[in-house]
Amino acid sequence: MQLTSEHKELLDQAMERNGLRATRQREQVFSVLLEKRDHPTADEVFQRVRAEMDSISLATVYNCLEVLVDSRLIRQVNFEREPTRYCPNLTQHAHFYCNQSNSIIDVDLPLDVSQQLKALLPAGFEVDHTEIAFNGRSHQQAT
Amino acid sequence: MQLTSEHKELLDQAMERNGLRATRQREQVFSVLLEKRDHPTADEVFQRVRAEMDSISLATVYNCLEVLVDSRLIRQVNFEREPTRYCPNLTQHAHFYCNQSNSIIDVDLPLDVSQQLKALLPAGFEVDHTEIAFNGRSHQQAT
DNA sequence: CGTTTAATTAGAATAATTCTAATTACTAGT
DNA sequence: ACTAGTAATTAGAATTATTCTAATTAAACG
Repeated sequence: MQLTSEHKELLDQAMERNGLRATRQREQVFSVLLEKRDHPTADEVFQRVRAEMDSISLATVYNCLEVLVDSRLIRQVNFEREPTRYCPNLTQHAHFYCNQSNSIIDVDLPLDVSQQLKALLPAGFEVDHTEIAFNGRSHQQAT
Repeated sequence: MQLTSEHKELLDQAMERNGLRATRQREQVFSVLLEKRDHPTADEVFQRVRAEMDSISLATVYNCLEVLVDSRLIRQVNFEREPTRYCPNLTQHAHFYCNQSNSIIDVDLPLDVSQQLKALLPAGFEVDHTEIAFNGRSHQQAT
């Protein structure tokens, strides 16, 4: 799969901004995440990228994912001690982890709710990031 | 340090309830967590318990912590890929992870806020547990 | 007391991730 | 195009938190 020109542009700009290069590997990794929006682990990303680029190494996948996270093109999702998962949804959202299907579902998070949460903090606390994770069962389809 | 009779009672009952034994090791691990409420890792718990019971093994500490978590006497706190930390605060609360001091601070979570969060979920989602983690800097004292 | 079952122990094994050192690919400047 | 310089990739080793295994010890109960 190819990146759409829109996403290619996004990647190029982000790399440029950070003095990095938009390599084939980084394009592929980004592309794979955009294509199937299901919160894959690094290893799953590795499998998928390898289908199109069989010379890529796992270390490179880790490197690409790190670069994409640092340049804010994707997000990292940690759940308990499970392998880190990656997600291209950059909108404010929480995660629901379904014990039944072992999948992660994005849950939209209204701005006022996230502001209300930050308001719980005493003065002098500066928040970089808020992570909300639900854990349970759902009778919905995972996305 | 010794468990207060109140906490000893709590442990005994929880063990009884689950068909487990309130061993010296489990008492010590529980006691160490209640004593200094600073979210230690398994290894830190191990160091502290060893000061009073030098025969204890790390595997036992892991086992005790697991038992205490499963019987809901303590909570497990995961932050990113860092080692799991443990906390005896059973009230509804969120965690603030301070990048500066590398410490975790409990943040009280009013019931209405946590209910509001659950209300974000579509029908058919049953929540077992909600985890809220802030990440940033604070100019406060860690607890 | 002796038997049964659970818990502890030391150390090996595992699994995700990071590191290392060597190679390859870009990018500019000529 | 050519080359120097830098960045990225690669394979595999190393790391680290945690779990597993098999043997030993301790507790509970008749």
